[in-house]
Amino acid sequence: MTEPSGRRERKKAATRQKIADTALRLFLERGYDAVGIRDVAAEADVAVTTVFAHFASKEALVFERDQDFEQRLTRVVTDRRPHEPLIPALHREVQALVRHCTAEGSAPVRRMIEKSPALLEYEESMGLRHAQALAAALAADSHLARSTTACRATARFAIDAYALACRADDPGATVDEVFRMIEAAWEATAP
Amino acid sequence: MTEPSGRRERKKAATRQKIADTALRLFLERGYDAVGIRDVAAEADVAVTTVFAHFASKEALVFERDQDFEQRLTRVVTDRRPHEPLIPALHREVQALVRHCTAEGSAPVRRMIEKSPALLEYEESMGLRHAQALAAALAADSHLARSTTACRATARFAIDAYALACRADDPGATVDEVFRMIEAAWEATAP
DNA sequence: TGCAAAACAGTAACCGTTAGGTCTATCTTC
DNA sequence: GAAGATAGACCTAACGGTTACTGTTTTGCA
Repeated sequence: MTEPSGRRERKKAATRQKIADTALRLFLERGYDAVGIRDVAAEADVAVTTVFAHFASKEALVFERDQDFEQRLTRVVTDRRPHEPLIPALHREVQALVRHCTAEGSAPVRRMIEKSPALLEYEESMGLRHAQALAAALAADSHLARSTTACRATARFAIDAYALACRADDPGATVDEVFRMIEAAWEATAP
Repeated sequence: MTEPSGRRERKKAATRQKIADTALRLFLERGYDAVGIRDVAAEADVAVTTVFAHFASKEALVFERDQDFEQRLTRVVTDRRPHEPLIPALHREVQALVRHCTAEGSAPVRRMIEKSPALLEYEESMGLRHAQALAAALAADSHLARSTTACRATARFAIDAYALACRADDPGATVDEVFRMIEAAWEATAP
């Protein structure tokens, strides 16, 4: 007995996971719109208020795994070796993120997202938040020496690449093509 | 009497305008979140269902004037003289749209939008629809001869320029700077 | 052991939004 | 003009996501 006393956190995480798993299962079984929050709560055997204690909205239940998305993007910038060129590093990371979201097992989830306007909108608004975080990371990197506007634009362009690729026929080629454009755009802002 | 018989349309338009005006006034007076649809309907002396017969959502009440936004963007492409370069034309139009939305009288509305996450999200999702329309117009222009991906990316970049400029300290300069990047990105896709 | 805080439960309500059915002014056609 | 046909608006009731409020249980810590 007497585990190192993280019981609370473990139980909380377990509850959260149970809710997320139950929700995704029900959504895939019956369709996103056909499943209500009350259904999810009942099936996961928790109160409705508990669901919203863990997730800010119904849509957030679907994108539970993308918490670290933002962190991965900003770390590309902050953890980069000095003098390592920015755009190729960003290109690689976006490529990886796109592969992750168009992977084999993700297909049913993607199909569900693309059938629901609410989920598509939520995904894009997530992207915007990520773009803001990325823009802040770019602006904070003194090696880059670019204007705030250039940083913000580049961040949004990178998210555009991700969003376009996730919906494209050939995601990998789409990322490559858009990043050729981003590379040129970035070069055009050199001081 | 007996106007050329468009009474129905005139009355409908009048109702729509009355709702939009009342809503915007109440929103500005008391704050967007503090005013409910039922308040708007009561003050405009119409039924709640009538509000939703004219506007698809509460947020749409705020952006009533931006119906032609999309049309102006696509017309830049379709109504352009043959051989007139694309990017400068797009640049001019976005500059005009930004001026329109950061004009003197629009300041209180802009402040209200920027205080409400719901309105910001709605504005961005409007932008996405416009980007898709613009992308379609670009792809349809055989003079341009660019890939679908290049068209889609450029369309999103142009909307990014608009969105960034509306929130920037110096909107005009922001549009100019981002369009220098877009010009370079576009050139990089030349066949 | 006892206490404060955190997590969860239960209920009821708020608010945007929609479905259902009705009424009435306007348009069309004769 | 009169007789439908129809669009526009009304009202009521509800649905579904979300939150406030109020307890109750569990956990961590002194």
